[in-house]
Amino acid sequence: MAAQKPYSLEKLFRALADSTRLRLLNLMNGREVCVCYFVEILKTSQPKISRHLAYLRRAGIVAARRDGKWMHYRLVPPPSHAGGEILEQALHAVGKDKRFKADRERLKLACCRPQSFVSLQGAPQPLHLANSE
Amino acid sequence: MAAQKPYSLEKLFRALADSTRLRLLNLMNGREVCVCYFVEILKTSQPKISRHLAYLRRAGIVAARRDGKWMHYRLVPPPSHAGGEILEQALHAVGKDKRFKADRERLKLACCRPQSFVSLQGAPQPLHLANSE
DNA sequence: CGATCATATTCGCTAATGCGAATACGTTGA
DNA sequence: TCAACGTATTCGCATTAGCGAATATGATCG
Repeated sequence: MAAQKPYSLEKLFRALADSTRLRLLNLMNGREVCVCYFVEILKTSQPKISRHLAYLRRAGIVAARRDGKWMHYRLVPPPSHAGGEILEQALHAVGKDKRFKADRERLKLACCRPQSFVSLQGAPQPLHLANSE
Repeated sequence: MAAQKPYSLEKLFRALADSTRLRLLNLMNGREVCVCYFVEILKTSQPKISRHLAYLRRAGIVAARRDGKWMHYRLVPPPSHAGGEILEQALHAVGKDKRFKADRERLKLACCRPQSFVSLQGAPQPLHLANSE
């Protein structure tokens, strides 16, 4: 059992070191999001989305909730104080970027009019979280 | 030539996703440091240090200055505003960690008494930077 | 010049990562 | 119970990363 505690910030940064994962985290910032929305917004293959969500789950950054056929993902605060600060600040900074803002806009649009997206027929609405970062 | 601009934050996070590189950046935070100090403080092989410094150089996060036989490395502010915020905050959070603090303590010690470290005979003193992060 | 010192790079090698394609799983509803 | 749907996992492959060992480079000094 190799030491894992020290420098575990490294693990957090590795989780952030992928554009798909950054986009997923950006969309989850402040709300719980169904997988079907990720697929629609990112216009990426479903297995790819799912694999990256699994990565984030293993890294302890997100948690999943099953709701019938649908899976909802949300951020979970990192255990260490430093990790929490970094994640919060990183998502805040990322959120200012043009393309990430566009993703959030499209999510908002899809939530308001899911019927206008073929792939979102009957999809559940994302829940806004009380303790949003 | 694939698109590089968007999501280049990904590159920054990848640079931060290694404990050796985090320790190097932590030591460079606020001052310019000679490679020989890195080798002494981190107690790691010189090629390993040099390779990680090259990685950071390629990522545009640090710059090097030659001074005779010695090479000095320093942080350079990322081009994007978001990148700058993230790096600054990340180093700030990292600096609170026990082991990273210990690294900085040992650097301070080595700078005060380089003669007490066999490997630092005649090594140049690190320069403190005016615009420290 | 040649030796020496500080640093950089190259060379295998192994492990981790990311991807598309295919397939498996769990739930719902007929 | 079976089909359809949303999601997860596995497989095979190509790329990248990290390492120790060895070697190369560039500067200084005799």
